[in-house]
Amino acid sequence: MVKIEEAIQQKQFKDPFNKAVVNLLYTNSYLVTSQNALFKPYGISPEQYNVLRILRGQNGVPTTVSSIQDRMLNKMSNASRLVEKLKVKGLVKRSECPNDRRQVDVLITEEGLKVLAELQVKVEQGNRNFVNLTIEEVILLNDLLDKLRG
Amino acid sequence: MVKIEEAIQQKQFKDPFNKAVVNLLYTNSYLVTSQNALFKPYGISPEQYNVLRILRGQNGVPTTVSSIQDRMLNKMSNASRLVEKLKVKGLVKRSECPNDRRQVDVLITEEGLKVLAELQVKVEQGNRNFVNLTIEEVILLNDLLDKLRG
DNA sequence: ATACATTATATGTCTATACATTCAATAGAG
DNA sequence: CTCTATTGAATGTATAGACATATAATGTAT
Repeated sequence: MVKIEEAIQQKQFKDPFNKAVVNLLYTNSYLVTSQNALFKPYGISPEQYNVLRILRGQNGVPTTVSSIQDRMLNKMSNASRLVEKLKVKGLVKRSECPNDRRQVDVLITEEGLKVLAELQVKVEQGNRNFVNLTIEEVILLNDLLDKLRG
Repeated sequence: MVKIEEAIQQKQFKDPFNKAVVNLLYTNSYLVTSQNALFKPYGISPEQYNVLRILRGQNGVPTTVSSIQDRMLNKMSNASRLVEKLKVKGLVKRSECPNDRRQVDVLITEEGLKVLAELQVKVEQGNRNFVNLTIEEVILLNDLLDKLRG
């Protein structure tokens, strides 16, 4: 086990709270790097994958761009541009919302569902491997993270 | 406490391991967004702050770009360009390394030390506030994260 | 000493985050 | 209905992450 102090060669931290922030940023980087290797062969980024998952969760009901935004892991990201990228790849369809012409209905395509299903198997297996904890530890970790954001 | 399921409106996860990965990515976004608000008034990004901290840790001994890279929170980042940004702001100095002219010695300036000291007070206080855990919980979290990366 | 491999850094390009601004459509007040 | 405010989406711009490639300096084999 490589402690955060060794990993980034920092001898000490102000307090365990500041250490935890650095540890979370560093662990995030570890996870993102690990996940990127999985996504690379598919030409889809983790963020685009996440948008596809959100759309599939709708079970065929179209979703607006702002609704996607609300459900993204990174609220500060840009759903509009991610949807555009996915549209170019033929994985989603975009159409003007009839009730409110400001809004845009986004729907995952058959091709999008196919790509998502294939990717999901790899990602879910990968994620299990990246997290080197017991089931008890990982449940505890989830509780701590939920509380942390308090 | 807002559980991750509510936060991103996802009803369930494949297993606690996959939930933990999503929870970590989401919590990272929460922390980065919180920190950005602190950094904004100083015109320095969290990544640039981190490079300044690494340089100060050298206590006046110059550091090469690759050594900075190794100690960054995000190993895939680009130390060369971050150093260039800091140089433009007058916070670091760059000079050719005499022993090996491929290398570049990087040194934090007086101005860099001053800005860093000022920022650090805010960041350390902020980090304590962002992490809504008891001291026992935060120590446990650090242990879990170190083990997770296994 | 020359040729070739390796190393340190810089640069190019694409994607995404962060955040401000624009623009069209709609809602609401009078 | 008209004027104004608000909303939803798109766009502009800067910074950074991801990764390939370029360039120069150094090391090494012959």
